[in-house]
Amino acid sequence: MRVRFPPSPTGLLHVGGARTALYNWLFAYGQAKREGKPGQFIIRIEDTDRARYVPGAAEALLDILEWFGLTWDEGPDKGGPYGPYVQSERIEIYREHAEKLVESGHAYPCFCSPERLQKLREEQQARGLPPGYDRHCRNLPREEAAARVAAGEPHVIRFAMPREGETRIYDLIRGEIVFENAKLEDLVLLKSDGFPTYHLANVVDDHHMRVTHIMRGEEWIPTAPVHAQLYRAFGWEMPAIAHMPLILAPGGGKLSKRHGSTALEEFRAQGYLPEALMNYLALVGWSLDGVTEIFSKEDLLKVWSLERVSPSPATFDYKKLLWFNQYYINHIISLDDLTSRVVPFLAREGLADPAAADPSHPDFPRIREVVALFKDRLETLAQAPELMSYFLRDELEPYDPALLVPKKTEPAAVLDALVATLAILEEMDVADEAGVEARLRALAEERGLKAGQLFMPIRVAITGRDKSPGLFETMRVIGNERVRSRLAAAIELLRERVGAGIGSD
RNA sequence: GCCCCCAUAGUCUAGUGGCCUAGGACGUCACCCUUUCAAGGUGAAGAUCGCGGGUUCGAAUCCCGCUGGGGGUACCA
Repeated sequence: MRVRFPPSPTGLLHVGGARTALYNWLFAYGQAKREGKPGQFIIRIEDTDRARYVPGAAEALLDILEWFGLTWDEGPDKGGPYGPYVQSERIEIYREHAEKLVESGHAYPCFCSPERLQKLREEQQARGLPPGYDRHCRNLPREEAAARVAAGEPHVIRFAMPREGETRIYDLIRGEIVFENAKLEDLVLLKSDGFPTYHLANVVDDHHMRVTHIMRGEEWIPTAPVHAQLYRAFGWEMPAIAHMPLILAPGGGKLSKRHGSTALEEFRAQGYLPEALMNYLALVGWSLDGVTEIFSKEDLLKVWSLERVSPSPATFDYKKLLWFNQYYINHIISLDDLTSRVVPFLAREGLADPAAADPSHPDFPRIREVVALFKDRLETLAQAPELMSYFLRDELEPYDPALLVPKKTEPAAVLDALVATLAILEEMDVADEAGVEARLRALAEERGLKAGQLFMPIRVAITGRDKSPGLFETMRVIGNERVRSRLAAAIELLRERVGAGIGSD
């Protein structure tokens, strides 16, 4: 079984496209192989729209697909027996095929100008008629049409759709869909610039590339009957076809920047793990049993099947994606792996050497120690620099001294307690977590403070924040020297406030 | 307007005629744990299975209509 993913290099890869690619990939490498059939996945670049072409987009598409975790047998970067896999390099093939259809009477040259078509549409709309080409040139005598083409008159090639009867499409996930031919249009097959439209190129390529199953987005359903008629006109067997449900934006309608990120590149930059994204995306429109939620790529290959893809559109849920990401960080990937993945994000903020992503790098163990404290606190990799900066820099960022004094606590009492804490820590090694904890709990008791009333000021003093990992592990990782100097600095800050008579509140 | 697709809680879904007093997950709320934040644990609220007709002894599950949502209607894919 051969499937394909044919992106158009007009921009970044969307989550919808990514899911379609994933499902095709799972069909070829999972389901097909389980059924004992060979499965191949091919990538084809559909760059037939010169106006929307974005240089570099094709390369970016392949790059992000690889990041996502997909692989392919044939494609523009690796060739294959049915190449080239870039449509702009196949124009000659499309032209020949269009000519064949003209000869067999299945297509015809159309000389209508864009202006005439525009006017036609406006008139139809004004009169409340369905807009569409009026098949003006379909009735031109063949000799006249041929002569005008020979004379070099600008034209397109249109498909001559049957005017009567109906076309039935058997969609693998929706069943039979019936279209009345009379309601379908004579679509353009070859544009006046000589490039094919999607309809021609797609059909010709799928046939010549031996594609057996077409799995594409639901937005293509309306053109499926035209494609079916094209296969018939060529005398080819049409591949099996399935239309994947659309992924909608939270408010309804198409997913767009307005709602948040939509491109895989954005999720990558925000520190989403490809594994988490794949797991989430697999579950938008597909489920195994309604209960199992965590699927590795290998799991999906074992259990995913087209039959269980839902026909109904789904809303993209950013919160659930975030949950998956956090779950993978917290519970699925190893500490070493997480450390390696976090380093590039730290490096971007100057908090680590980019080379430290390698476990053999001398900085790796130190960074891993910090990352360990955040393994169940990180939602995305991109949060790492902000969360971990006070471990990785010697200097603390300036903080509000008011944070040092918890509610319902006297600033003077806090000051005394911190002075005592510093005295204690000058005698102890923070590596002795349990010992430090026992000693400081005793101190709190001596001073008549609740543990939190002592621990929070210490936390703020050594981190500059009122949120951090456990206090004693935090001290251990920050180290004796920095803990002491930060405590001393906090004491100075507090002295100023107490001296100025500023109370807590 | 016309054509087409879809329809179980805010969201993703399980369910294919009786096992459903509709299951799971995200989110929300509460409690437990607790030095903060997380993670973890326990529990709760939340669905007249879009509405109305049928079919059937029996329907979330089958049929029809309606409504709602979505897609298409380009020399874009």
